[in-house]
Amino acid sequence: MTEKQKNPDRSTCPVEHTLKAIGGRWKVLILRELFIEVKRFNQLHRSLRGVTQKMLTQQLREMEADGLIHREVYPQVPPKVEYSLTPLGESLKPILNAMHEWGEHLEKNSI
Amino acid sequence: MTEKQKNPDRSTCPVEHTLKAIGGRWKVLILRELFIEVKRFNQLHRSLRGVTQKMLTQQLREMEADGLIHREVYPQVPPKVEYSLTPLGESLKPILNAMHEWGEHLEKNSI
DNA sequence: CGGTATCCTCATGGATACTG
DNA sequence: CAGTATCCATGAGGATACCG
Repeated sequence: MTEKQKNPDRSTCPVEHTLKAIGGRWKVLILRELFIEVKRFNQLHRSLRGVTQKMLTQQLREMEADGLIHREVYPQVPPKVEYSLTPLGESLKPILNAMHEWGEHLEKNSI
Repeated sequence: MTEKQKNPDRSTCPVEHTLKAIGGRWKVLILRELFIEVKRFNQLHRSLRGVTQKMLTQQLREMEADGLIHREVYPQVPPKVEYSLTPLGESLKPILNAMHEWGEHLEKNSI
């Protein structure tokens, strides 16, 4: 996972790994954007209103380290960086979809 | 959801609701215990090594408020309280299973 | 354009003690 | 047995400014 593991027993259940991988404040939103299409940094920045550059960079780096997304740098001026999903990232799609459905169905009944 | 919503735009995506509902430090572990069988407070406390009473109570209350679990109090001395899954809680099972699989398959390849 | 570098806040979660 | 009540550490996340 991204980093530290202070508690040795923190790695109890695989579900928790998954949760860590997508649990960041912006990660599912980033994934949603990248499910649609490959996007550049500023495209993401504009789509995810409210995110700061620092947070966007941070979450992108963590997801890259976890193997969810691919970062393609085009060596040109001005810089161009494209973010896309790896197969592992793509493989989250059904799970995210299921969570989406569950969340919607939650809104209707309670809240 | 459990409570406050400082950011009005925090409720952007249903996936985030789902994440909030199961994202607590102990929630998926509690769910895992209750998938097995109905359990009493101290049973949960013993199963989830490391959790404090305060945290266990807190997470249980939030999950109850979100309609995931049912709290049955038997009016007797000493007290007896049983926690079980609601249908809504049960409906998380396929999602949690999918997250479990994904997490395992993650461990094998990376980390 | 696509980032770093600092600094700071505050909610999440934990330790400990007490109770009906 | 099944909780409250306090107090406290920490780190995730945010505001702001600057850079190659």
